[in-house]
Amino acid sequence: MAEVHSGENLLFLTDEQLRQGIEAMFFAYRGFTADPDRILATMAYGRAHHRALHFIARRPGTTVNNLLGILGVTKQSLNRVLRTLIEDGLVESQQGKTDRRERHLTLTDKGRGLEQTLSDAQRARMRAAYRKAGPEAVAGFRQVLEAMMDPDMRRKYHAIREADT
Amino acid sequence: MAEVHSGENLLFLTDEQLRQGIEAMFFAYRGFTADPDRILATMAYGRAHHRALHFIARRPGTTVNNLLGILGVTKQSLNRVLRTLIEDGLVESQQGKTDRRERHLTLTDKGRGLEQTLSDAQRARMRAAYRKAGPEAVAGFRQVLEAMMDPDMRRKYHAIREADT
DNA sequence: CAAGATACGTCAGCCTTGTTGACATTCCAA
DNA sequence: TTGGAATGTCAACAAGGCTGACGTATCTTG
Repeated sequence: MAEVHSGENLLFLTDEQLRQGIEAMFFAYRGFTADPDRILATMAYGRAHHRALHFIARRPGTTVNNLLGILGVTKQSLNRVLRTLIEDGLVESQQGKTDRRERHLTLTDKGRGLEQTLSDAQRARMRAAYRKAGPEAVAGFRQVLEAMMDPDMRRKYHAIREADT
Repeated sequence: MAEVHSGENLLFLTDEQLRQGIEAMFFAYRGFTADPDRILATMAYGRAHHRALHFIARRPGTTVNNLLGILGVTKQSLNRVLRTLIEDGLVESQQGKTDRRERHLTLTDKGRGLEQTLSDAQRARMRAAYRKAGPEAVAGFRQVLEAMMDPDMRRKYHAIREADT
């Protein structure tokens, strides 16, 4: 890693390289969301519903406030999405036992079904990309993405796969 | 690269790894757009205006149709954005000389100014991330992103930095 | 116990940015 | 000369962000 500072290798930091990185993010993100979007378009849901389903699947029993922090939207915005998911029987909201102000969110079987369908599509593309690029590229990919996050989001990114608090 | 197929190394393709990649994309994209978004919020523009400015800056004289293909939105949607940019004197639209149906788009000095401001903010974050991760990670990052694109978008991603047709 | 803080839900209204559909104009090319 | 391509524009609508305000439980703390 010492050669990073040896002049010639700083070519990867030119404005042209950075612009290409920006464009790569733009085009890749389109591909990243394309498959779930196609599926969602056939029903009455959108990307916001997918995001909620994903993180509820990831952390069953998570609270509304927790989800709010992860998604980075207002409670009014999340509530609109959550309400339809609960009405449609995809998500269940249960009052907390220790703190009864909280609502714990879990997926129903139906909810798990849709989440699986969306997740399968998105993971398939991810898997193909990972396989094509190889494990070393994947490691680099993850490093750069993580460095690109706001510190707040980086904490949440790590927290999402830690044991329940 | 032969070790990719040797069993143990396929661990980077587990569902858990893929989910983490998905979440990394989600959180990183937020960081990616955060700085320009903050600037844009202080004026009457949004992310759509930024995208248009970026690609016009990148390819001065590009046609509306060309831009439409790159941005992947409807002409009505792009037109609304473009109209305000032209009215506000950030973008100039010139009738084509060989084909007078076409409109060639270029930035005015004022437009270049705003584009620079937005671009500087976004590149600064990109540069910090690149520097932190190092050149090898950056190469992997680019490889995975490219593999994630739709073939159509991949072509446009490459075409954007080729000589004028 | 009273008062304040917290978690959640909801109403109302606004903005950006995407969509369809319909239609007019201009002008190249067969 | 005529069909089709490129462009522009009007209207209507929807998703999904936002702010502000308010109400109601329910905890927590002085």
